[in-house]
Amino acid sequence: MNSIVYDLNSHLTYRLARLQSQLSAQATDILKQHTDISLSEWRVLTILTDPKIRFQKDVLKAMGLDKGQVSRTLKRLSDKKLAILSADEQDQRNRIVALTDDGKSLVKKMIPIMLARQAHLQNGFSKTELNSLFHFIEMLESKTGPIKDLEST
Amino acid sequence: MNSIVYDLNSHLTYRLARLQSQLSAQATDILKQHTDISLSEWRVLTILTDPKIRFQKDVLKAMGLDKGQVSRTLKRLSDKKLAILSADEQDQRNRIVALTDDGKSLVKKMIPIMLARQAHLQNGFSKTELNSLFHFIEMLESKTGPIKDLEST
DNA sequence: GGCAAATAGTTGACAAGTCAACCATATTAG
DNA sequence: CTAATATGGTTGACTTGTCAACTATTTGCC
Repeated sequence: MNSIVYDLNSHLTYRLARLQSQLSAQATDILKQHTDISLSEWRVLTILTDPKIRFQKDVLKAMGLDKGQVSRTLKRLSDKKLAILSADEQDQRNRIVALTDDGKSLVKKMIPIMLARQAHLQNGFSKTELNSLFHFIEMLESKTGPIKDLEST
Repeated sequence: MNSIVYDLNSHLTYRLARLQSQLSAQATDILKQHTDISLSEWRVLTILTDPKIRFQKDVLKAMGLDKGQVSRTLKRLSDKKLAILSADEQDQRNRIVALTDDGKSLVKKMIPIMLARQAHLQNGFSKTELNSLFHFIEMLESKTGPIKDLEST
């Protein structure tokens, strides 16, 4: 009796957390082998390839990251001459963000590598399975808000 | 031309990362509403309910966390009187870890809440779907090691 | 027995993520 | 016009995560 064993391994959120930390370590390693940018820097760089992204606020919305995190990441990218930040004459609050040529060529160089990794990870999954996996992720994401009535057990 | 748009949203790893950060924020919120422990403290507490876990090293193996992180988390739990650390006379290197009564009752109090959350998240998934989701997670986890031949594109 | 290697844990340094206060500029409502 | 509000961004403080160096035991080998 008194056996309050709580099996973490059968918990979806715990398993996802563990998976995620392994995946991000893997991505970080790959980036380190080829460049000197971090994973979050890489993600911002790739966002910047989208022509719809013109201002810093667009990066923010597209990625759902923290304001401050975006601000500092862009600053680092700018220090590394991979991105350039400039003022918007129309609205002085906005900062225009863009890849430099260096930034573009780094992205171009890394894309095949990162795509190969995605392919490696998805290898063994059928098209249908992948679709349902994405579907699961969406379902879960839709439930990540605050929860009411948790204690009405 | 020159359109190197790289759609992050279709990337499994990016989607998982985003999902994960939302899930862990949700868990942290729930814990904060009821206790003053962090998510990693909660995870260690639950691990300690397993009678097979006797030493600090067992926690380490069971969770795949960083050594230092485990060491500090246990120290915090011990400061909060939720866990107790003691010496192993047989092998002085080992630290015996166990829940205190306070720790046990905290876990007992929180388990229904955390289980209700898992249920909330899994709501809408059939048994079969859940199984395949766990299967996907396992498949992916088996591919999180170093990758050879990434550049042979 | 004594020395190298392995194991368990601690600690410090540093990177990344989170939160909130703050500043500057624009918008809007009276 | 101007005062309140909203928006975009920066910064500092704090927490969490990651890595590596280090100490203390124990084990295994000669």
